[in-house]
Amino acid sequence: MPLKIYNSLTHSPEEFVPIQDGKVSMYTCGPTVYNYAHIGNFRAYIFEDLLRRTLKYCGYSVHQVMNLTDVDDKTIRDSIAAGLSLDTFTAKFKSSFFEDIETLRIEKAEEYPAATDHISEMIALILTLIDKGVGYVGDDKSVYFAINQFPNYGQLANIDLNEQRPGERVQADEYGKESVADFALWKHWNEDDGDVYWESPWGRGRPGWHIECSAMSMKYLGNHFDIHTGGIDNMFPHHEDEIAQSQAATGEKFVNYWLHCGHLIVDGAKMSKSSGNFFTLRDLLDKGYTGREIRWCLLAGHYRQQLNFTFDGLDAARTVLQRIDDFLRRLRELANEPDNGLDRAKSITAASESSFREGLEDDLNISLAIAALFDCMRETNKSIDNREISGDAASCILDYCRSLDVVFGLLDVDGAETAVPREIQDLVDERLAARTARDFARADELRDKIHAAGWRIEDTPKGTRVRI
RNA sequence: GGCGUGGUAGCCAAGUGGUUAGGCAGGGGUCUGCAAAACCUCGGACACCGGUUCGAAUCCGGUCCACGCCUCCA
Repeated sequence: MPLKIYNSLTHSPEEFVPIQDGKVSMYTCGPTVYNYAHIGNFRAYIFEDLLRRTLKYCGYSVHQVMNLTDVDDKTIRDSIAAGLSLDTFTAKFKSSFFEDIETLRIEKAEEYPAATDHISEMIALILTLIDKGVGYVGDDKSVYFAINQFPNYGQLANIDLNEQRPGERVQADEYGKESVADFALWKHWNEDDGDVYWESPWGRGRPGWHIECSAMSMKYLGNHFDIHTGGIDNMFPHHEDEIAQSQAATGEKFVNYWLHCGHLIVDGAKMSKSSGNFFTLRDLLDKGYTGREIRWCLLAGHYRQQLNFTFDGLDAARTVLQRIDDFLRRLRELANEPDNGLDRAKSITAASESSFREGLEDDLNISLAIAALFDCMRETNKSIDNREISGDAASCILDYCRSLDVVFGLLDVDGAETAVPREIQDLVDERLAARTARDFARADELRDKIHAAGWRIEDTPKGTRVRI
């Protein structure tokens, strides 16, 4: 079965066919580095991670580029407020972004170009657009893109500009436009920009927002590449403008497949600082949740649906991951025992794998993929309870889980055991002695103490097991 | 006003004409000294009103509700 993905450009599901056999070129809109990224941002990056991992699972090699927007209104505003140079200010948030994606087990892209390192590419692109008559210098010395010169404008967002209500958020520095719908390619310096500016053929200024993605994606991936992604809110105007700029400049098709993920909401409401439901990744880590638990929550819903993030969901994620960990631990223990039940193991993994693959190939239906994992776990546990699986059969299932984790990035198949501290082990030994002496009151008392210290205890036929 | 999503059990979440989605939580059981873990099992569902059909959560029409975008938000 081929991979099917929903293409926002054609508004329909399509079979994915790369430009170059076996290779995928993909551009993903990255963070604006003016603050710690919030979980809504990470929803998008996790969707992109799922896409990347699914493509790899399907056998493609992936070349992914993610931009870092390190110059815009907000980075300038906040760096000035902080009394720092733009570079110093954004450097901090660039590095925190990389820490955060590591926490969330997001695979790294091949390139992370920063806007400020590509000003000359942007200027060159703007010059081309002016040359071709679609870019013009406005009364305010900024450069704008004339959308009436680009007939296909609005295809992605399915927008007819004549039907649009002009927004109320018109920036003071956008008054130089010929038409209200035109957008800035280059913004002429004004005093709010402080010492942030670059020299250009149009005087001091800085790039518009959209031009960085056009310039950098084409530099690293070519004029025409496979996939471009982002949050649904980027569809208009950002991606629409990228298409207009890029195609007007090159005369070639820009991107074959556009994918957009839905928004994240918190407790059923839009996340906003004023509602008190705004969380960065770091806020959640401070509350004691792990990156893996947060990854589960952000990954578990279909990417095109709005995702409702709740603390109940985080708690459920903890339970689920515990269950998965227990399952994998059980298999690791059994792998050292005599071989038994390899055929059974193979039939379990084959059944699970086919629905796992089928789910992912159907526009990244992660719910089916997760259900396939649980089906495998339930069937395997059942067989283990019946003493039908051990040795090479257990290893076979572990290998299978390793293959699923290429996509999930959640299973600690070879998870290291946490060392049990001396004082806890002493209590466990003491309890064991009490049990042997059938002094269950004393044994239970000791178990309570061990629980209170944050450790769990399980009596199995092979002895007592202790863990966090 | 334009464009677009969605409403599935206590909660999360697939499914788009017929055949168990899955998970968390809850009830009952097996196992265990008791637990834990695991397994078995149970209940509980398709926003509302019509229509099409042998059959509708799924298709059609209408209603209600929620949400997103409409110029620098993932």
